[in-house]
Amino acid sequence: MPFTYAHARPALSTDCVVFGLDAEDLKILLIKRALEPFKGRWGLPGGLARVGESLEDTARRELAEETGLRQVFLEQLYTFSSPDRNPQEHVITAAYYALVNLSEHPVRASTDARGVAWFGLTEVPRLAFDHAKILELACERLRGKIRYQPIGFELLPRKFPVRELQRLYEKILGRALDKRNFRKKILNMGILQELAQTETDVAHRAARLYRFSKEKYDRMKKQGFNFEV
Amino acid sequence: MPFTYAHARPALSTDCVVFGLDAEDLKILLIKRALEPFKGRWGLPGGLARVGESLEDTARRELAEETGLRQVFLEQLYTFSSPDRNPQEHVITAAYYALVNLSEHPVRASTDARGVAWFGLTEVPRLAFDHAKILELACERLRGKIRYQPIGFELLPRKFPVRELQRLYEKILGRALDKRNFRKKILNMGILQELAQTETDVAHRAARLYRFSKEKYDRMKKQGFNFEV
DNA sequence: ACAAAAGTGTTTGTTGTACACCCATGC
DNA sequence: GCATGGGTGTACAACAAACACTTTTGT
Repeated sequence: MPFTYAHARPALSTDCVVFGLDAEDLKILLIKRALEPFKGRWGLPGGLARVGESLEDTARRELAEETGLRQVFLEQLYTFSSPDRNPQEHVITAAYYALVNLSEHPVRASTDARGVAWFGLTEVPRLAFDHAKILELACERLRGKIRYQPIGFELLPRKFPVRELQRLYEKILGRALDKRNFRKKILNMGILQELAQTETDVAHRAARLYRFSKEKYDRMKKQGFNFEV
Repeated sequence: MPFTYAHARPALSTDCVVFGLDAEDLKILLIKRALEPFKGRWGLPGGLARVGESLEDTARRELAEETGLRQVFLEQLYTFSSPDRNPQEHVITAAYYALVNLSEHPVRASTDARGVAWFGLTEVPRLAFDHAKILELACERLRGKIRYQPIGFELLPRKFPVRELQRLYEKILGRALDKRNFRKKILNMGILQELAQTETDVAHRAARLYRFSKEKYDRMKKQGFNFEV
């Protein structure tokens, strides 16, 4: 069923950089391309935009289809439009980035014919298209944004010890943080809810668990508070 | 000359929020629409993307065609893709924002049949499409970005007195700044080059002129300096 | 009892903020 | 000589950074 227009139109797609934090490292999710161009190479999950669908919906649909991930934090990154970014034709792509916590969002088994796998940021293979550039920008954006917006919590389970939050910031910012100063700062913000629970199944003293409280955060923000790490 | 594709494609356009600073206020540039939809209403300059052209090039081309502006600071803002943002069909638009200094970039006379005019941010008329939303986001972005990136200089002539820079920040941030603290901070950064010249044609004591030095800024940045106002 | 991580305060330096007067110039 | 804006320094408060030991708990 062909579609005809008065003027030539570039194709439009979405691509998504999915960040996840596991016990070792900050990772990203890649899929092995089943089709040309770049067949067999790893790349970002994504696909063609449809008429009548917002780009965010496209990104979510493709993410669900290709990786099984649903209901994740998703934000627009940048739209890449260089005419030669795709060797076959001019494809413009709206790039998004997603933050997921691996414990609550299991990804479709990587034994899938397509191939889906997590890669540490230092172990990323050669990527298809300009996906390396997209990834680069996503990392930059994450580094920048995590410091003044409370989005880091999206990478953690709902209940977490302060240590895990600190580890997250250290991984993303790429440097060690002082434990006492970090605790002082983050706990004094008044955006974490202290829970009665503590960690379980841990060898040695269990840490208290906290929950990010969006309600508290919204209330503080209304009073002129600015999140900053 | 019609173009046919296997799958339906949304149309793709660019729109541009052009900021300029004049003696009174921070203003934006609008054009009066000559065609349906929203014929006769004011809107952002922009137009359809072409195959083989990057979106930034599209934005620049349309800006030159519609307003006469060339070689301005231009940066991508966000891509708006809601299916109902255009009543005729699904048109996705990559929004950009531009910063120009009015003294060095005269705009095509507003007597042009099309109508091109500057509006203070409090005097913006009802806009076509979702352009009010785009404008809103552009203002937010500008407010945020101007504080940690040296882009404000784009709104000033190459040579300017410190007072003008301060006025710019006050207009954009929407609050008064302390003169002594502002001077201290901005001059101590070491990114402004002090010129031998002073203002001319000014009633009363002439202020010293400065120039933003990208070279100095780049050098400082390499040494870990972070611009912040 | 030992290993491992949790939890906790103080000191010091740096940075932001508030604030008022004299000076140079054009009219 | 007066009106207008240019240019300057200091004191105080708030925040960031550095730093080490005791407590709890599981093995």
